[in-house]
Amino acid sequence: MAACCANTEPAERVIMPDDQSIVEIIQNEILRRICFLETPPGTQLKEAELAGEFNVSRTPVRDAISRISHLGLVETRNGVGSVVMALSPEAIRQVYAMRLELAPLIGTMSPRPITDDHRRLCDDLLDAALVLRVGFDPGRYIQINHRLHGLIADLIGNQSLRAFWWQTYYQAASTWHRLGHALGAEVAEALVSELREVGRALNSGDVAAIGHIQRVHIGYGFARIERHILTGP
Amino acid sequence: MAACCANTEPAERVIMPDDQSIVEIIQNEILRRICFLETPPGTQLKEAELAGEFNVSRTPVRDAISRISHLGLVETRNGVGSVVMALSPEAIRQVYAMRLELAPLIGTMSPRPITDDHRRLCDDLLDAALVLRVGFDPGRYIQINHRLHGLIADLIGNQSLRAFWWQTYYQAASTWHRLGHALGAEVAEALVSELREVGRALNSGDVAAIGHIQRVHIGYGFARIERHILTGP
DNA sequence: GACGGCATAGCTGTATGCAGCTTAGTTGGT
DNA sequence: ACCAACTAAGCTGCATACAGCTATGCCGTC
Repeated sequence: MAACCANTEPAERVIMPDDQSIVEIIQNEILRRICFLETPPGTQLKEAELAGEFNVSRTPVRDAISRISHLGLVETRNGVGSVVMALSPEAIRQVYAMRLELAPLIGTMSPRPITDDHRRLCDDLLDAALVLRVGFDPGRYIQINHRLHGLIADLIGNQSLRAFWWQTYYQAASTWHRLGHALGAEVAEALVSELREVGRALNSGDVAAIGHIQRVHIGYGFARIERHILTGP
Repeated sequence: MAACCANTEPAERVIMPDDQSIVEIIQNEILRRICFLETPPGTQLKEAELAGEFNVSRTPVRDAISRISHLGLVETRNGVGSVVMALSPEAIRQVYAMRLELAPLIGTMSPRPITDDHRRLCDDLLDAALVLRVGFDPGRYIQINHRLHGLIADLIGNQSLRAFWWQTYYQAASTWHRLGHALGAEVAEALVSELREVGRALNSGDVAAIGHIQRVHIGYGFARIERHILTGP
Protein backbone atom coordinates (compact mmCIF):
# COMPACT_ATOMS: atom_id res chain seq x y z
CA MET A 1 0.00 0.00 0.00
CA ALA A 2 2.81 2.34 -0.90
CA ALA A 3 1.80 5.93 -1.41
CA CYS A 4 4.05 6.29 -4.44
CA CYS A 5 2.55 7.24 -7.78
CA ALA A 6 -0.92 7.58 -6.31
CA ASN A 7 -1.59 11.27 -6.26
CA THR A 8 -5.17 11.49 -7.29
CA GLU A 9 -6.09 8.58 -5.09
CA PRO A 10 -8.25 9.83 -2.23
CA ALA A 11 -6.60 7.43 0.20
CA GLU A 12 -9.84 6.69 1.98
CA ARG A 13 -8.35 3.88 4.01
CA VAL A 14 -10.26 2.07 6.72
CA ILE A 15 -8.25 3.78 9.37
CA MET A 16 -7.14 7.19 8.29
CA PRO A 17 -4.42 8.21 10.74
CA ASP A 18 -4.42 11.75 9.45
CA ASP A 19 -1.23 11.08 7.53
CA GLN A 20 -2.35 13.13 4.55
CA SER A 21 -1.37 16.75 4.51
CA ILE A 22 -3.74 19.68 4.36
CA VAL A 23 -2.94 20.17 0.70
CA GLU A 24 -3.94 16.59 -0.11
CA ILE A 25 -7.17 16.92 1.84
CA ILE A 26 -8.11 20.07 -0.06
CA GLN A 27 -7.00 18.56 -3.35
CA ASN A 28 -9.18 15.50 -2.90
CA GLU A 29 -12.10 17.58 -1.73
CA ILE A 30 -11.91 19.81 -4.79
CA LEU A 31 -11.72 16.77 -7.06
CA ARG A 32 -14.64 15.19 -5.26
CA ARG A 33 -16.75 18.30 -5.66
CA ILE A 34 -15.96 18.48 -9.35
CA CYS A 35 -16.87 14.90 -10.10
CA PHE A 36 -19.88 15.07 -7.77
CA LEU A 37 -21.02 18.10 -9.74
CA GLU A 38 -21.12 20.23 -6.62
CA THR A 39 -18.90 22.64 -8.52
CA PRO A 40 -20.14 22.20 -12.09
CA PRO A 41 -18.19 23.44 -15.11
CA GLY A 42 -18.13 27.21 -15.18
CA THR A 43 -17.84 27.53 -11.42
CA GLN A 44 -15.07 29.77 -10.17
CA LEU A 45 -12.76 28.27 -7.56
CA LYS A 46 -11.73 31.35 -5.61
CA GLU A 47 -8.65 30.73 -3.55
CA ALA A 48 -9.64 33.14 -0.80
CA GLU A 49 -13.07 31.60 -0.51
CA LEU A 50 -11.80 28.04 -0.23
CA ALA A 51 -9.11 29.23 2.16
CA GLY A 52 -11.76 30.63 4.46
CA GLU A 53 -13.79 27.45 4.21
CA PHE A 54 -10.87 25.24 5.25
CA ASN A 55 -9.55 27.77 7.76
CA VAL A 56 -6.18 28.01 6.09
CA SER A 57 -4.42 30.65 4.05
CA ARG A 58 -4.47 30.85 0.29
CA THR A 59 -1.15 29.03 0.03
CA PRO A 60 -2.27 25.43 0.56
CA VAL A 61 -5.42 26.00 -1.50
CA ARG A 62 -3.34 27.37 -4.31
CA ASP A 63 -1.05 24.36 -4.11
CA ALA A 64 -3.99 21.96 -4.26
CA ILE A 65 -5.47 23.61 -7.34
CA SER A 66 -2.07 23.68 -8.97
CA ARG A 67 -1.59 19.96 -8.39
CA ILE A 68 -4.83 18.96 -10.08
CA SER A 69 -4.40 21.35 -12.98
CA HIS A 70 -2.79 18.63 -15.09
CA LEU A 71 -6.12 16.79 -15.35
CA GLY A 72 -7.49 19.60 -17.48
CA LEU A 73 -10.54 19.96 -15.25
CA VAL A 74 -9.52 23.37 -13.93
CA GLU A 75 -8.09 26.25 -15.87
CA THR A 76 -6.33 29.07 -14.05
CA ARG A 77 -5.76 32.40 -15.73
CA ASN A 78 -3.90 35.26 -14.16
CA GLY A 79 -6.11 38.10 -13.04
CA VAL A 80 -9.25 36.10 -13.71
CA GLY A 81 -9.38 33.03 -11.53
CA SER A 82 -9.57 29.26 -11.56
CA VAL A 83 -12.66 28.01 -13.33
CA VAL A 84 -13.92 24.44 -13.50
CA MET A 85 -13.79 23.31 -17.11
CA ALA A 86 -15.83 20.78 -19.03
CA LEU A 87 -13.52 18.70 -21.15
CA SER A 88 -14.01 19.19 -24.86
CA PRO A 89 -15.90 16.45 -26.70
CA GLU A 90 -12.69 15.38 -28.39
CA ALA A 91 -10.87 15.21 -25.04
CA ILE A 92 -13.72 13.13 -23.62
CA ARG A 93 -13.48 10.75 -26.55
CA GLN A 94 -9.77 10.33 -26.00
CA VAL A 95 -10.19 9.76 -22.28
CA TYR A 96 -12.81 7.12 -22.93
CA ALA A 97 -10.69 5.49 -25.60
CA MET A 98 -7.95 5.27 -23.00
CA ARG A 99 -10.24 3.82 -20.36
CA LEU A 100 -11.44 1.19 -22.79
CA GLU A 101 -7.85 0.06 -23.18
CA LEU A 102 -6.97 0.26 -19.50
CA ALA A 103 -9.97 -1.69 -18.22
CA PRO A 104 -8.92 -5.16 -19.38
CA LEU A 105 -5.50 -4.59 -17.82
CA ILE A 106 -7.04 -4.49 -14.35
CA GLY A 107 -7.23 -8.24 -14.26
CA THR A 108 -4.01 -9.03 -16.06
CA MET A 109 -1.50 -6.77 -14.30
CA SER A 110 -0.95 -8.37 -10.90
CA PRO A 111 -4.38 -7.77 -9.39
CA ARG A 112 -4.79 -7.71 -5.64
CA PRO A 113 -6.71 -10.45 -3.85
CA ILE A 114 -10.46 -10.16 -3.41
CA THR A 115 -11.64 -10.03 0.20
CA ASP A 116 -15.00 -10.37 1.88
CA ASP A 117 -14.97 -6.61 2.35
CA HIS A 118 -15.13 -6.20 -1.40
CA ARG A 119 -18.05 -8.60 -1.69
CA ARG A 120 -19.90 -6.94 1.16
CA LEU A 121 -19.40 -3.48 -0.30
CA CYS A 122 -20.62 -4.67 -3.67
CA ASP A 123 -23.74 -6.11 -2.10
CA ASP A 124 -24.41 -2.88 -0.28
CA LEU A 125 -23.97 -0.90 -3.46
CA LEU A 126 -26.33 -3.20 -5.30
CA ASP A 127 -28.99 -2.67 -2.64
CA ALA A 128 -28.53 1.08 -2.92
CA ALA A 129 -28.73 0.90 -6.71
CA LEU A 130 -31.95 -1.08 -6.53
CA VAL A 131 -33.49 1.66 -4.41
CA LEU A 132 -32.24 4.14 -6.97
CA ARG A 133 -34.08 2.32 -9.73
CA VAL A 134 -37.39 3.07 -8.06
CA GLY A 135 -36.77 6.69 -7.17
CA PHE A 136 -33.79 8.22 -8.94
CA ASP A 137 -31.56 10.64 -7.07
CA PRO A 138 -28.59 12.08 -8.96
CA GLY A 139 -26.58 12.61 -5.80
CA ARG A 140 -26.95 9.03 -4.65
CA TYR A 141 -26.25 7.76 -8.15
CA ILE A 142 -22.95 9.60 -8.23
CA GLN A 143 -22.02 8.37 -4.79
CA ILE A 144 -22.70 4.74 -5.65
CA ASN A 145 -20.68 5.07 -8.82
CA HIS A 146 -17.86 6.66 -6.91
CA ARG A 147 -17.71 3.91 -4.33
CA LEU A 148 -17.87 1.26 -7.03
CA HIS A 149 -14.92 2.90 -8.70
CA GLY A 150 -13.04 2.86 -5.40
CA LEU A 151 -13.82 -0.82 -4.97
CA ILE A 152 -12.45 -1.71 -8.38
CA ALA A 153 -9.42 0.53 -8.05
CA ASP A 154 -8.65 -1.27 -4.82
CA LEU A 155 -8.25 -4.49 -6.81
CA ILE A 156 -5.57 -3.00 -9.05
CA GLY A 157 -2.14 -4.11 -7.94
CA ASN A 158 -0.07 -2.08 -10.37
CA GLN A 159 0.52 1.39 -8.99
CA SER A 160 0.84 3.06 -12.38
CA LEU A 161 -2.35 1.51 -13.65
CA ARG A 162 -4.19 2.48 -10.49
CA ALA A 163 -3.00 6.07 -10.77
CA PHE A 164 -4.04 6.25 -14.44
CA TRP A 165 -7.35 4.62 -13.60
CA TRP A 166 -8.08 7.33 -11.07
CA GLN A 167 -6.95 10.12 -13.37
CA THR A 168 -9.15 9.06 -16.25
CA TYR A 169 -11.99 8.44 -13.83
CA TYR A 170 -11.95 12.02 -12.61
CA GLN A 171 -11.69 13.29 -16.15
CA ALA A 172 -14.65 11.24 -17.33
CA ALA A 173 -16.81 11.41 -14.22
CA SER A 174 -17.94 15.00 -14.44
CA THR A 175 -19.27 14.52 -17.95
CA TRP A 176 -21.21 11.31 -17.50
CA HIS A 177 -22.49 12.29 -14.09
CA ARG A 178 -24.02 15.25 -15.85
CA LEU A 179 -25.71 12.74 -18.09
CA GLY A 180 -27.13 10.94 -15.07
CA HIS A 181 -29.23 13.98 -14.25
CA ALA A 182 -30.83 13.81 -17.66
CA LEU A 183 -31.79 10.17 -17.99
CA GLY A 184 -32.06 8.71 -14.52
CA ALA A 185 -33.93 5.49 -15.20
CA GLU A 186 -31.60 4.32 -17.95
CA VAL A 187 -28.36 4.81 -16.05
CA ALA A 188 -29.85 3.37 -12.87
CA GLU A 189 -30.75 0.22 -14.75
CA ALA A 190 -27.27 0.05 -16.22
CA LEU A 191 -25.70 0.48 -12.81
CA VAL A 192 -27.75 -2.38 -11.37
CA SER A 193 -26.62 -4.62 -14.21
CA GLU A 194 -23.00 -3.64 -13.73
CA LEU A 195 -23.12 -4.26 -9.99
CA ARG A 196 -24.73 -7.64 -10.48
CA GLU A 197 -22.03 -8.68 -12.91
CA VAL A 198 -19.28 -7.35 -10.68
CA GLY A 199 -20.77 -9.21 -7.72
CA ARG A 200 -20.80 -12.43 -9.70
CA ALA A 201 -17.16 -11.94 -10.69
CA LEU A 202 -16.19 -11.16 -7.09
CA ASN A 203 -17.82 -14.34 -5.88
CA SER A 204 -15.93 -16.27 -8.54
CA GLY A 205 -12.71 -14.60 -7.43
CA ASP A 206 -12.15 -13.57 -11.02
CA VAL A 207 -10.55 -10.14 -11.17
CA ALA A 208 -9.88 -10.49 -14.87
CA ALA A 209 -13.62 -10.76 -15.41
CA ILE A 210 -14.10 -7.51 -13.55
CA GLY A 211 -11.71 -5.78 -15.91
CA HIS A 212 -13.68 -6.94 -18.90
CA ILE A 213 -16.99 -6.07 -17.25
CA GLN A 214 -15.62 -2.57 -16.78
CA ARG A 215 -14.53 -2.48 -20.37
CA VAL A 216 -18.03 -3.40 -21.50
CA HIS A 217 -19.86 -0.92 -19.32
CA ILE A 218 -17.47 1.90 -20.07
CA GLY A 219 -18.32 1.25 -23.68
CA TYR A 220 -22.03 1.49 -22.91
CA GLY A 221 -21.51 4.69 -20.95
CA PHE A 222 -19.48 6.21 -23.74
CA ALA A 223 -22.18 5.33 -26.26
CA ARG A 224 -24.73 7.09 -24.07
CA ILE A 225 -22.54 10.16 -23.90
CA GLU A 226 -22.00 10.21 -27.64
CA ARG A 227 -25.73 9.96 -28.16
CA HIS A 228 -26.84 12.66 -25.73
CA ILE A 229 -24.10 15.16 -25.19
CA LEU A 230 -21.36 15.24 -27.73
CA THR A 231 -22.37 17.10 -30.83
CA GLY A 232 -19.43 19.20 -32.00
CA PRO A 233 -15.84 17.97 -32.46
CA MET B 1 -2.17 20.88 -29.88
CA ALA B 2 -4.28 21.53 -26.84
CA ALA B 3 -2.39 21.92 -23.60
CA CYS B 4 -4.92 19.85 -21.71
CA CYS B 5 -3.83 16.71 -19.90
CA ALA B 6 -0.20 17.24 -20.80
CA ASN B 7 1.43 18.34 -17.62
CA THR B 8 4.70 16.50 -17.68
CA GLU B 9 5.17 17.28 -21.33
CA PRO B 10 8.05 19.68 -21.75
CA ALA B 11 6.27 21.47 -24.57
CA GLU B 12 9.43 21.88 -26.59
CA ARG B 13 7.61 23.06 -29.66
CA VAL B 14 9.35 24.43 -32.68
CA ILE B 15 8.30 27.93 -31.80
CA MET B 16 8.05 28.43 -28.08
CA PRO B 17 6.24 31.73 -27.62
CA ASP B 18 7.06 31.82 -23.93
CA ASP B 19 3.52 30.81 -23.10
CA GLN B 20 4.62 28.55 -20.29
CA SER B 21 4.71 30.01 -16.82
CA ILE B 22 7.71 30.21 -14.55
CA VAL B 23 6.41 27.28 -12.53
CA GLU B 24 6.23 25.09 -15.63
CA ILE B 25 9.72 26.07 -16.70
CA ILE B 26 11.13 25.16 -13.30
CA GLN B 27 9.04 21.97 -13.18
CA ASN B 28 10.36 20.77 -16.53
CA GLU B 29 13.90 21.72 -15.65
CA ILE B 30 13.77 19.74 -12.41
CA LEU B 31 12.36 16.73 -14.24
CA ARG B 32 15.00 17.03 -16.92
CA ARG B 33 17.76 17.14 -14.34
CA ILE B 34 16.39 14.08 -12.59
CA CYS B 35 16.14 11.94 -15.70
CA PHE B 36 19.46 13.29 -17.01
CA LEU B 37 21.00 12.22 -13.72
CA GLU B 38 22.24 15.74 -13.04
CA THR B 39 20.45 15.41 -9.71
CA PRO B 40 20.86 11.69 -8.95
CA PRO B 41 18.80 9.92 -6.31
CA GLY B 42 19.76 11.12 -2.86
CA THR B 43 20.27 14.71 -3.96
CA GLN B 44 18.48 17.34 -1.93
CA LEU B 45 16.36 19.82 -3.86
CA LYS B 46 16.60 22.87 -1.64
CA GLU B 47 13.89 25.38 -2.41
CA ALA B 48 16.00 28.38 -1.47
CA GLU B 49 18.89 27.20 -3.63
CA LEU B 50 16.75 26.63 -6.71
CA ALA B 51 14.98 29.92 -6.05
CA GLY B 52 18.30 31.72 -6.17
CA GLU B 53 19.27 29.90 -9.32
CA PHE B 54 16.12 30.91 -11.19
CA ASN B 55 16.04 34.38 -9.63
CA VAL B 56 12.62 33.87 -8.12
CA SER B 57 11.32 33.38 -4.63
CA ARG B 58 10.71 30.01 -3.00
CA THR B 59 7.03 30.10 -3.92
CA PRO B 60 7.19 29.07 -7.60
CA VAL B 61 9.93 26.54 -6.87
CA ARG B 62 7.82 25.03 -4.15
CA ASP B 63 4.89 24.83 -6.52
CA ALA B 64 6.99 23.12 -9.18
CA ILE B 65 8.27 20.47 -6.78
CA SER B 66 4.78 19.92 -5.46
CA ARG B 67 3.43 19.37 -8.96
CA ILE B 68 5.87 16.62 -9.82
CA SER B 69 5.59 14.90 -6.45
CA HIS B 70 2.95 12.52 -7.78
CA LEU B 71 5.53 10.78 -9.97
CA GLY B 72 7.22 9.42 -6.86
CA LEU B 73 10.61 10.72 -7.97
CA VAL B 74 10.81 13.32 -5.21
CA GLU B 75 9.87 12.90 -1.60
CA THR B 76 9.32 15.96 0.55
CA ARG B 77 9.39 15.67 4.32
CA ASN B 78 8.72 18.51 6.67
CA GLY B 79 11.81 19.83 8.38
CA VAL B 80 14.09 17.75 6.21
CA GLY B 81 13.73 18.72 2.60
CA SER B 82 12.89 17.41 -0.82
CA VAL B 83 15.14 14.57 -1.85
CA VAL B 84 15.33 12.87 -5.24
CA MET B 85 14.24 9.26 -4.83
CA ALA B 86 15.13 6.14 -6.74
CA LEU B 87 11.98 4.16 -7.36
CA SER B 88 11.89 0.85 -5.53
CA PRO B 89 12.59 -2.24 -7.63
CA GLU B 90 8.96 -3.24 -7.35
CA ALA B 91 7.81 0.21 -8.48
CA ILE B 92 10.19 0.03 -11.44
CA ARG B 93 8.77 -3.35 -12.39
CA GLN B 94 5.26 -1.98 -12.29
CA VAL B 95 6.19 1.06 -14.35
CA TYR B 96 7.82 -1.12 -16.96
CA ALA B 97 4.88 -3.50 -16.99
CA MET B 98 2.71 -0.50 -17.71
CA ARG B 99 4.96 0.79 -20.46
CA LEU B 100 4.94 -2.62 -22.11
CA GLU B 101 1.17 -2.37 -22.30
CA LEU B 102 1.06 1.26 -23.41
CA ALA B 103 3.60 0.94 -26.21
CA PRO B 104 1.44 -0.99 -28.70
CA LEU B 105 -1.34 1.55 -28.17
CA ILE B 106 0.79 4.29 -29.72
CA GLY B 107 -0.04 3.05 -33.18
CA THR B 108 -3.64 2.06 -32.59
CA MET B 109 -5.06 5.08 -30.78
CA SER B 110 -5.38 7.77 -33.46
CA PRO B 111 -1.70 8.40 -34.14
CA ARG B 112 -0.60 11.68 -35.63
CA PRO B 113 0.82 11.83 -39.14
CA ILE B 114 4.51 11.32 -39.75
CA THR B 115 6.32 14.28 -41.26
CA ASP B 116 9.70 14.76 -42.83
CA ASP B 117 10.78 16.46 -39.61
CA HIS B 118 10.35 13.17 -37.82
CA ARG B 119 12.41 11.31 -40.38
CA ARG B 120 15.14 13.93 -40.36
CA LEU B 121 15.32 13.92 -36.58
CA CYS B 122 15.53 10.14 -36.54
CA ASP B 123 18.39 10.21 -39.04
CA ASP B 124 20.23 12.76 -36.95
CA LEU B 125 19.77 10.68 -33.85
CA LEU B 126 21.03 7.60 -35.63
CA ASP B 127 24.18 9.45 -36.67
CA ALA B 128 24.71 10.58 -33.11
CA ALA B 129 24.16 7.06 -31.82
CA LEU B 130 26.70 5.66 -34.27
CA VAL B 131 29.28 8.07 -32.91
CA LEU B 132 28.29 6.94 -29.44
CA ARG B 133 29.03 3.35 -30.34
CA VAL B 134 32.68 4.21 -30.93
CA GLY B 135 33.24 6.39 -27.89
CA PHE B 136 30.51 6.13 -25.27
CA ASP B 137 29.42 9.23 -23.41
CA PRO B 138 26.65 8.82 -20.84
CA GLY B 139 25.48 12.40 -21.22
CA ARG B 140 25.08 12.13 -24.97
CA TYR B 141 23.41 8.75 -24.62
CA ILE B 142 20.79 10.19 -22.32
CA GLN B 143 20.20 13.12 -24.60
CA ILE B 144 19.70 10.95 -27.68
CA ASN B 145 17.30 8.76 -25.78
CA HIS B 146 15.42 11.79 -24.56
CA ARG B 147 15.01 13.22 -28.03
CA LEU B 148 13.94 9.86 -29.40
CA HIS B 149 11.29 9.71 -26.73
CA GLY B 150 10.11 13.17 -27.68
CA LEU B 151 9.92 12.12 -31.32
CA ILE B 152 7.77 9.12 -30.54
CA ALA B 153 5.57 11.00 -28.09
CA ASP B 154 4.93 13.52 -30.84
CA LEU B 155 3.32 10.76 -32.90
CA ILE B 156 0.79 9.97 -30.18
CA GLY B 157 -2.56 11.52 -30.98
CA ASN B 158 -4.41 10.58 -27.83
CA GLN B 159 -3.76 13.15 -25.12
CA SER B 160 -4.23 10.73 -22.25
CA LEU B 161 -1.88 8.20 -23.72
CA ARG B 162 0.68 10.88 -24.44
CA ALA B 163 0.50 12.15 -20.86
CA PHE B 164 0.87 8.63 -19.45
CA TRP B 165 3.70 7.93 -21.86
CA TRP B 166 5.59 10.94 -20.53
CA GLN B 167 4.85 10.11 -16.91
CA THR B 168 6.13 6.55 -17.14
CA TYR B 169 9.09 7.74 -19.16
CA TYR B 170 10.24 10.06 -16.42
CA GLN B 171 9.68 7.36 -13.85
CA ALA B 172 11.71 4.81 -15.77
CA ALA B 173 14.37 7.09 -17.23
CA SER B 174 16.40 7.77 -14.12
CA THR B 175 16.87 4.08 -13.43
CA TRP B 176 17.90 2.88 -16.85
CA HIS B 177 20.00 5.94 -17.53
CA ARG B 178 21.93 4.92 -14.45
CA LEU B 179 22.44 1.59 -16.16
CA GLY B 180 23.84 3.34 -19.22
CA HIS B 181 26.80 4.51 -17.18
CA ALA B 182 27.64 0.93 -16.29
CA LEU B 183 27.49 -0.84 -19.63
CA GLY B 184 28.00 1.73 -22.34
CA ALA B 185 28.73 -0.48 -25.32
CA GLU B 186 25.72 -2.72 -24.88
CA VAL B 187 23.15 0.05 -24.57
CA ALA B 188 24.74 2.03 -27.39
CA GLU B 189 24.39 -0.97 -29.66
CA ALA B 190 20.79 -1.42 -28.61
CA LEU B 191 20.06 2.25 -29.26
CA VAL B 192 21.47 2.02 -32.77
CA SER B 193 19.27 -0.98 -33.49
CA GLU B 194 16.21 0.78 -32.12
CA LEU B 195 16.85 3.90 -34.16
CA ARG B 196 17.37 1.86 -37.33
CA GLU B 197 14.07 0.08 -36.81
CA VAL B 198 12.24 3.29 -35.97
CA GLY B 199 13.70 4.91 -39.09
CA ARG B 200 12.47 2.06 -41.22
CA ALA B 201 8.99 2.32 -39.73
CA LEU B 202 8.96 6.09 -40.24
CA ASN B 203 9.86 5.65 -43.89
CA SER B 204 7.06 3.15 -44.24
CA GLY B 205 4.67 5.59 -42.58
CA ASP B 206 3.76 2.84 -40.15
CA VAL B 207 3.16 4.31 -36.69
CA ALA B 208 1.75 1.01 -35.45
CA ALA B 209 5.09 -0.58 -36.18
CA ILE B 210 6.79 2.06 -34.06
CA GLY B 211 4.56 1.17 -31.15
CA HIS B 212 5.54 -2.46 -31.37
CA ILE B 213 9.21 -1.58 -31.83
CA GLN B 214 8.96 0.40 -28.63
CA ARG B 215 7.28 -2.54 -26.91
CA VAL B 216 10.15 -4.80 -27.96
CA HIS B 217 12.97 -2.50 -26.91
CA ILE B 218 11.33 -1.58 -23.63
CA GLY B 219 11.28 -5.28 -22.96
CA TYR B 220 14.98 -5.51 -23.73
CA GLY B 221 15.74 -2.54 -21.53
CA PHE B 222 13.73 -3.98 -18.69
CA ALA B 223 15.56 -7.29 -18.99
CA ARG B 224 18.87 -5.44 -18.73
CA ILE B 225 17.66 -3.64 -15.62
CA GLU B 226 16.47 -6.85 -14.02
CA ARG B 227 19.85 -8.42 -14.72
CA HIS B 228 22.07 -5.64 -13.45
CA ILE B 229 20.28 -3.54 -10.90
CA LEU B 230 17.24 -5.05 -9.34
CA THR B 231 18.13 -7.48 -6.61
CA GLY B 232 15.69 -7.05 -3.75
CA PRO B 233 11.89 -6.91 -4.03
C1' DG C 1 -28.19 56.77 -28.42
C1' DA C 2 -23.83 54.64 -29.09
C1' DC C 3 -19.10 54.13 -28.53
C1' DG C 4 -14.47 54.72 -26.54
C1' DG C 5 -11.59 55.52 -22.72
C1' DC C 6 -10.91 55.22 -17.88
C1' DA C 7 -11.29 54.04 -13.18
C1' DT C 8 -12.07 50.51 -9.94
C1' DA C 9 -12.81 46.13 -7.80
C1' DG C 10 -11.32 41.50 -7.53
C1' DC C 11 -8.59 37.91 -8.70
C1' DT C 12 -4.09 35.43 -9.28
C1' DG C 13 1.28 35.51 -9.10
C1' DT C 14 5.10 36.40 -6.26
C1' DA C 15 7.94 37.72 -2.32
C1' DT C 16 8.82 37.49 2.43
C1' DG C 17 8.38 36.60 7.42
C1' DC C 18 7.64 33.39 10.96
C1' DA C 19 6.60 29.03 13.26
C1' DG C 20 7.39 24.07 13.55
C1' DC C 21 9.94 20.09 12.69
C1' DT C 22 14.19 17.41 12.08
C1' DT C 23 18.92 16.47 12.47
C1' DA C 24 23.57 16.96 13.69
C1' DG C 25 26.83 18.55 16.80
C1' DT C 26 28.14 19.55 21.44
C1' DT C 27 28.37 19.43 26.20
C1' DG C 28 27.76 17.59 30.59
C1' DG C 29 27.41 13.67 33.62
C1' DT C 30 28.37 8.94 34.84
C1' DA D 1 35.05 6.17 27.34
C1' DC D 2 30.26 6.29 26.62
C1' DC D 3 25.72 7.93 26.72
C1' DA D 4 22.10 11.18 27.19
C1' DA D 5 20.18 15.51 26.92
C1' DC D 6 20.37 19.87 25.00
C1' DT D 7 21.25 23.43 21.71
C1' DA D 8 21.63 25.43 17.35
C1' DA D 9 21.27 25.43 12.39
C1' DG D 10 18.63 24.47 8.37
C1' DC D 11 14.82 23.12 6.06
C1' DT D 12 9.84 22.93 4.93
C1' DG D 13 4.77 24.48 5.91
C1' DC D 14 1.94 28.21 6.29
C1' DA D 15 0.41 33.07 6.62
C1' DT D 16 0.45 37.55 4.86
C1' DA D 17 1.57 41.68 2.10
C1' DC D 18 2.04 43.54 -2.23
C1' DA D 19 2.35 43.82 -7.31
C1' DG D 20 0.30 42.80 -11.75
C1' DC D 21 -3.36 41.53 -14.63
C1' DT D 22 -8.30 41.32 -16.14
C1' DA D 23 -13.00 42.37 -16.53
C1' DT D 24 -16.67 45.29 -15.63
C1' DG D 25 -19.17 49.42 -15.01
C1' DC D 26 -19.25 54.34 -15.43
C1' DC D 27 -18.69 58.63 -17.56
C1' DG D 28 -17.70 61.76 -21.15
C1' DT D 29 -17.81 62.59 -25.91
C1' DC D 30 -19.44 62.27 -30.60
